[in-house]
Amino acid sequence: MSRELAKTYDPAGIEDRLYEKWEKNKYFHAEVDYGKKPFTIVIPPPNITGQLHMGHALDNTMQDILIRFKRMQGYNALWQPGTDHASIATEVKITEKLKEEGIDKNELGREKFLERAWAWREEYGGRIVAQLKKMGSSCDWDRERFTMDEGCNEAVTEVFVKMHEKGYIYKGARMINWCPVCNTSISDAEVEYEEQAGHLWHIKYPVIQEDGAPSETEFLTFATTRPETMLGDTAVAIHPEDERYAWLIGKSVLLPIVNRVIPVVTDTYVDREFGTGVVKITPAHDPNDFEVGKRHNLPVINIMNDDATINENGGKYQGMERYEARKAIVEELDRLGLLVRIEDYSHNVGTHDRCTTTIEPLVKEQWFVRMDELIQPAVEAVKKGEVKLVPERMEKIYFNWTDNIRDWCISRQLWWGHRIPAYTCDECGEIVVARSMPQSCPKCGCTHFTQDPDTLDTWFSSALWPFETLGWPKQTEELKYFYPTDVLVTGYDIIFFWVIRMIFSGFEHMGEKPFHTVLFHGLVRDGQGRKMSKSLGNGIDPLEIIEKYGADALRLTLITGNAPGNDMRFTNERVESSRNFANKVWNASRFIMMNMDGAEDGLQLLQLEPVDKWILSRLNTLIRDVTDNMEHFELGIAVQKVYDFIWDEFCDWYIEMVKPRLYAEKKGSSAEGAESETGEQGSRGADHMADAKTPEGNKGACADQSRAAALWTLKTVLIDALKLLHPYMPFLTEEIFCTLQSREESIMISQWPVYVTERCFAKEERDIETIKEAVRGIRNVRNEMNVAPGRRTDVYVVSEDEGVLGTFTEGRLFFASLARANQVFLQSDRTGIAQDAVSVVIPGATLYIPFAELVDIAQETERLGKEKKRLEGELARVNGMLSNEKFLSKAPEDKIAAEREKLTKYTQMMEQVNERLSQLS
RNA sequence: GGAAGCAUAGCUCAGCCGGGAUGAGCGUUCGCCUCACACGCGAAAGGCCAGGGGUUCGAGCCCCCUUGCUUCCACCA
Repeated sequence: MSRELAKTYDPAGIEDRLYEKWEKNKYFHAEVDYGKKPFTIVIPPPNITGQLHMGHALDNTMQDILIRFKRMQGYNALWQPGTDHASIATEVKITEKLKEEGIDKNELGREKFLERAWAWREEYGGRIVAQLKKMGSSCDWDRERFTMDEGCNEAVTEVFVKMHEKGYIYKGARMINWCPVCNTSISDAEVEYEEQAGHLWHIKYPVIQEDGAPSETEFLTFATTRPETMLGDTAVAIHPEDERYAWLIGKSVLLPIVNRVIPVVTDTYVDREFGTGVVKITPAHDPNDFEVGKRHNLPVINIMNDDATINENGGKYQGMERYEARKAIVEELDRLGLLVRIEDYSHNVGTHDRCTTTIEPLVKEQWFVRMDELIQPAVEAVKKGEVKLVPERMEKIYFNWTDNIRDWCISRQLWWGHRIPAYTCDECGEIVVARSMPQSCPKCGCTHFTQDPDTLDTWFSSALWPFETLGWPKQTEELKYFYPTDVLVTGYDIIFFWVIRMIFSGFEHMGEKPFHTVLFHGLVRDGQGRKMSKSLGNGIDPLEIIEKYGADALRLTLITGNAPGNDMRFTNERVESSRNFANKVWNASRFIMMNMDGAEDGLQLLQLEPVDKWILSRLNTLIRDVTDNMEHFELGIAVQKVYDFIWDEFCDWYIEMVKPRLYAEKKGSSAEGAESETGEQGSRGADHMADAKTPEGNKGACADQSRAAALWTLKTVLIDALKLLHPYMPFLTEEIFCTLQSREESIMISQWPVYVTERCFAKEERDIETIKEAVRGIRNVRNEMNVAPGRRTDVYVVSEDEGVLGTFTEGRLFFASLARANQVFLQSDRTGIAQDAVSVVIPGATLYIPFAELVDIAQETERLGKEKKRLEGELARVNGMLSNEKFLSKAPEDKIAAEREKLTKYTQMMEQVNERLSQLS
């Protein structure tokens, strides 16, 4: 009938084949189609130098889940993929590789270097894409983009020119962060502060006397963490209201070594409490000093070269590396008797996030984006909820940044990236910003220009990603149809780099938000909660995990037990349990397929038995809950519910419950035997109801029909459960889905299950729950009494409630099987039950299990005593609530009704227990 | 110096609108190779939901304080 499935699920043999099939059939591809609603996600483009790590794995799993979910719901789902040129990261790697080959980047020259970079991109750019495919990512690869492809280049130029025209982009000399190793400026966001142990050097400068000579007795003492910058000092500052130093106002001091006379200025920036209350001012090498310098018109003396060696302004220290110079200068000051003391001091030092080099604040001419106005729509959008951040707390981080926004330094002294479209007139030096090289200078008419050698910050192009990938600046159909996109999935670590910049760019260039929701995830940490890092060597390679356990197991592991924005720990044990779940699904499906024979097709809902309705009803609820959770981005909760349903309710209960019905047919017409055995023997007891409901004749046909109903239900539930699981575990579910139905049509384009009221069966849910409780009670007792699993016993169900007896009559077949019962007797009193039978009390009925050997009455009394105590507790709680007038007057009605129902139930059970106890005494 | 997050079973974590913690996986104990699965089945043990106040008929959940851990932001030389 259907293809055979192997005994154990082997993902390695399946995943690649299915992915090829999906790609070949263009299931990932989305075309503009106004008949369907679009759902769009743009991928956070991975670096071309990158290798898939756990962060990518998590990020892309989440996106794939959402895309697959929406696709199945009937949306025109587009997952727009692409890669990032990652200017500085790539340039650093290539430079390193060149170095290995003994080639100096600068000797090679810009053009040759770029050739190498493109070759690198050719070689490695596809690697990360191949790895994403391994994860099962259903990206529309036909639309793959690259941040430096022709279209993106055009977009970048367009944006630069337009923003320059509007005055948002300007060139100016500002204090910027300089990386002396990468030899480029970097933005504030790229600076990582790190606590470093350092020193606080207390130094004194001689005060200039009235006669213009430096005093030998009067000094001004201050503390600094960077003594070498004194070479560029142009003032010393005190607080205007600091009485200790009032006498110095208007005076000057002598800057030793360089022998420059510098003024004492007053500025409220000075903290009187810190150190001596005096600050040396170096406008060229400290952002605060730069501001002080501006306020007091102080000269800016740059003392450093780009590689952080001292330049010609450092006199005899010229050419010395910055830390060597520090040492030498401190020594000289000491010799001059100007070093007061050295104190240990730990402070925050800015480092470059790429290379960890200590950055050097420098004043340099750079290109900037003015942020104050630009950011406003992005602030408003989040405030108004037009763009939602999930989880909400990310908004605080977001606003913290926007509230303290500073202009964005976008020029980089790098080669790999988008070259700035600014051209300097070779004659008059006029700078022209244009889409292409200007024909003639608007000022002098000269025709020779030199393009600005700098490139743009990588994030300048990434900021345009949601619309440039859809064709902008061309007004494409894609842009009209898919923009704004829907959800952006990313880590909270790039909220400043990327998320905010995309949002303001969307408003500025498209006049609309780029997406309505940002779904954040946390960091994937190692088993001990440490960040995975190359230096620690604790990184876990997703590809190795895929190889060993399968992509589905990896995906499930990354999603379960995790809430949005929270960090998670990754351990192999967790992957193993995911893998085990995959195997469980696999085997349940295998079991169902082994039994299918086609008779189950075309069945009517009304031919189902209560237990079939029970599982359908449970499934129906599951469909509703899971869909709801997924719509609210509660992916971990959703999949946990699917997991529990499949393993617990479907496999451990339902499949076990229907086994007798399936096996009945296997024995051919003698199946009757199995059924009638229980039936007939049961009727020897007080089993009037079972007789009434089981027609004596036509038993074979009845069994066949029952079997078909069970199979139909198994198949129906399995298919829907597979669909709910598919976004999380695409490969496994696809393989089973196709095999099960002997067809190639993919589950990924099947319809997402929908909640229907026709499949709510409240009564059946309650009834089956009663039987489950009975089974659990019996298993418990048997375990406690060490009854061998193979040993069958009689079971008596005693109840005065005909409804309860009816439930057991209908479920007799599977109840007998699950309770390991020889015969099941249903009756309204204790007639014929041995005095020393073991009893189990469930709501509405007492079960008796007679054993051949004598049961220890004392032990049995004790066991019932425990049950009594438990019930007493429950009753105390319920009674407490129900006797509380305030509860009765203020609690919602259904809550009160529920508690009343519990009271009835527990009271009844208590009576049963007491009755049994009295029988034993 | 600001701000956020976390603290629930031995471990790692869920717990969505405030309504009995029958929480999950792993681990532990006991019994089972029961004809889908030992990557399994059944049963069990294990929790004053960090501490202290408050709001409420009712708090793991809301408010305040305290403690411990983690992270982000910030120019204190």
